[in-house]
Amino acid sequence: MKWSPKIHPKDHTTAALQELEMPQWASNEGGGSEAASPNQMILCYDDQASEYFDDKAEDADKIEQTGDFYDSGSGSDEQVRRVCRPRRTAASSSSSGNSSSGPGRRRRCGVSARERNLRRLESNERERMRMHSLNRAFEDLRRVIPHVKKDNRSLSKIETLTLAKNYVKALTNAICTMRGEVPRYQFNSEDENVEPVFVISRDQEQNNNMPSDGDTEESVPSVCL
DNA sequence: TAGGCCATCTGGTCCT
DNA sequence: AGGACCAGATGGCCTA
Repeated sequence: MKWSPKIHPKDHTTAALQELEMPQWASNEGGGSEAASPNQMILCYDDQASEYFDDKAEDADKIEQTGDFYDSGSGSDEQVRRVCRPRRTAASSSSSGNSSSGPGRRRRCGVSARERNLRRLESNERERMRMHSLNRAFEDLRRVIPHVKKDNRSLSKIETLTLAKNYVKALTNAICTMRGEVPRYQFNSEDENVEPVFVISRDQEQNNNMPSDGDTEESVPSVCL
């Protein structure tokens, strides 16, 4: 696969969590995401991130005052700076009328900067897991959509979705035709310039990335973008 | 080097 | 209250 998993410079959460002094409540309630995490690979990531978070812990008072997570410039390394880059400002104009902390972002009462930091790291972890599961779903979808690989690379996400949509349409039309009905869908230029093309050749079908491990899929017509 | 695609971080919003 | 979901921002990698 083209976009193989890689050690992302920002993927520092696990190491940072290890560096952080874990509160009791976190180890008891945090629950779910310990083992078999894809982030195990980041354990070998350099320790700049942990240095950063140690700095953050020391700068807890500063964070408390600003309410921000961002680096205040203490990091001298580019990777450190990337971790704590400034964020968009549009959020401040968001229409969350029930903000409990006035014109800034919401602030929990009685929650220390360290605890907020930890919650953010846990939230990042959950978001990563969510995106990983989403990517697994994309991968499953790619496997069940017969297609001809372009340049020996896998389908992008948008290609996968577009192809899936057209495949469903094409199969629906095929069913309609078999029933002697009028095909339900038309593929025209307005339909994102994509038209499904049935691949008749058996050889071509074998070029598709169809599952080869005895899956239940029968030979099905292929569609192209 | 520009553009496409991606992973990740982040804060807001919604839902349970 | 906390987790899920979402979208914006950002930087890395790859290719034309």
